[in-house]
Amino acid sequence: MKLTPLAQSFVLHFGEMGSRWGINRTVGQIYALLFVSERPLNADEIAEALDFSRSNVSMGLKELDSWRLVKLQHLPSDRREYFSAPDDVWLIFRTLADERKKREIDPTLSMLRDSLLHEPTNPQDVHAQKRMAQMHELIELVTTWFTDIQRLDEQTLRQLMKMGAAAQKLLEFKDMMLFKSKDKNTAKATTPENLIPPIF
Amino acid sequence: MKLTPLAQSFVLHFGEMGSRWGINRTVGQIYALLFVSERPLNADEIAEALDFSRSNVSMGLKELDSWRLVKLQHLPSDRREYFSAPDDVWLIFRTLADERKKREIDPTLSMLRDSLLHEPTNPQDVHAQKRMAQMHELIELVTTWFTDIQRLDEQTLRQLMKMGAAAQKLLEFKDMMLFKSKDKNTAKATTPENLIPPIF
DNA sequence: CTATAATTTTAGTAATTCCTGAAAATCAAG
DNA sequence: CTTGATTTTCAGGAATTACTAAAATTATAG
Repeated sequence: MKLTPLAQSFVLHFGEMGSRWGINRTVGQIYALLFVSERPLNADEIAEALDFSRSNVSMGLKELDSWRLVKLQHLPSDRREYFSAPDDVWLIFRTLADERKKREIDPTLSMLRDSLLHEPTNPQDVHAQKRMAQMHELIELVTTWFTDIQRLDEQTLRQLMKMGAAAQKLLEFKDMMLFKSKDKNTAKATTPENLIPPIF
Repeated sequence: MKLTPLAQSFVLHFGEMGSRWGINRTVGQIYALLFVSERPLNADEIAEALDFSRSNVSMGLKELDSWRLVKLQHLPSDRREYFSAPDDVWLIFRTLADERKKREIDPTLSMLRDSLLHEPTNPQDVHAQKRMAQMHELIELVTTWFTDIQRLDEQTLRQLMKMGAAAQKLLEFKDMMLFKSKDKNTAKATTPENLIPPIF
């Protein structure tokens, strides 16, 4: 399988980009390839398209799997495993955010909590704990809020973001007038409250 | 200068963590040290505390500077440069977010825009462009929204997050009743609209 | 200016991470 | 079971990144 120049440049970009945060070039390229591919691909096809060794592809897929970023499936009368990226880009975004939180944020929060348990025994530690407490509060605040936001259904989220922060007031106000429940996931398009005409 | 066990564990954690995303161990440790330090430190003190070579510290500080994460200052009658992390953790968070956006998001957005300009010449590219458009829309949406949110003043932001996504409705509604302007930065605590009693 | 303190750059080495081919393990069809 | 197809693991070499000591540069006190 040969890549078109368009796919080529996309794949190469993700390879470079990948190495800018923790992920390596191979993994970035494999994911990019799966993301733009019309159909699921097996490991040999990936290896050929990207010119990596078969074993390298295997390790890359394993890594992507640990991030829950690839779907695995079988085609009828074919023993090989086929891989694809989820269709829903919002789902991909959520998965990525969850996984990064788990790997990058949670361990830090737990270290901070531990550190804050011990009584400081000298002035430096008193100050250090103050700083750690500030950091802990900030991270906790931002991540719980973000997790919360993420729970909203796609439609609401999309609207919310499209309008920008300032315009959130409008949307939220409207929702309130419609007596929607606190958690928007529970308010379906067919529930009666949506039949009340919006006041603006 | 000797680190207390508390500072030690904090610093080591950031070293490990640092390498989990793009930054290296040295840079992570230097930043952690400055973050918990009671006073600004010079390069020699950092080198001694972390047991790195002087030149390694110099490179690390240069890197941190390029992320705009350290403040540089001089002490009276001392030629050496002293470094510190900003006191305000929110400022640190914003700086980090801005810088990561610039380095990790913007180049991708620009690559995607370029890719979408060309007319597709085959069915694979038609599909690939559809996928890239989805990705582009999502990234654009999330980042502009996030940028927007970040512009809110700290107090509002803190409240907003503390209440969680669902409770945002309340706060936003209240603000609306107070006739606050779209951009909350422009509404100061002393402006008349804040004197109107909240309706709940 | 000059001398020297302070910092940065550089060139080479150490350490780590990446990648491959070969071998081992797994799996499913007959 | 056995066989052959497929996938995974592993050991070692290649490539990259991190780190150091020394040299070069910059800055400032006298």
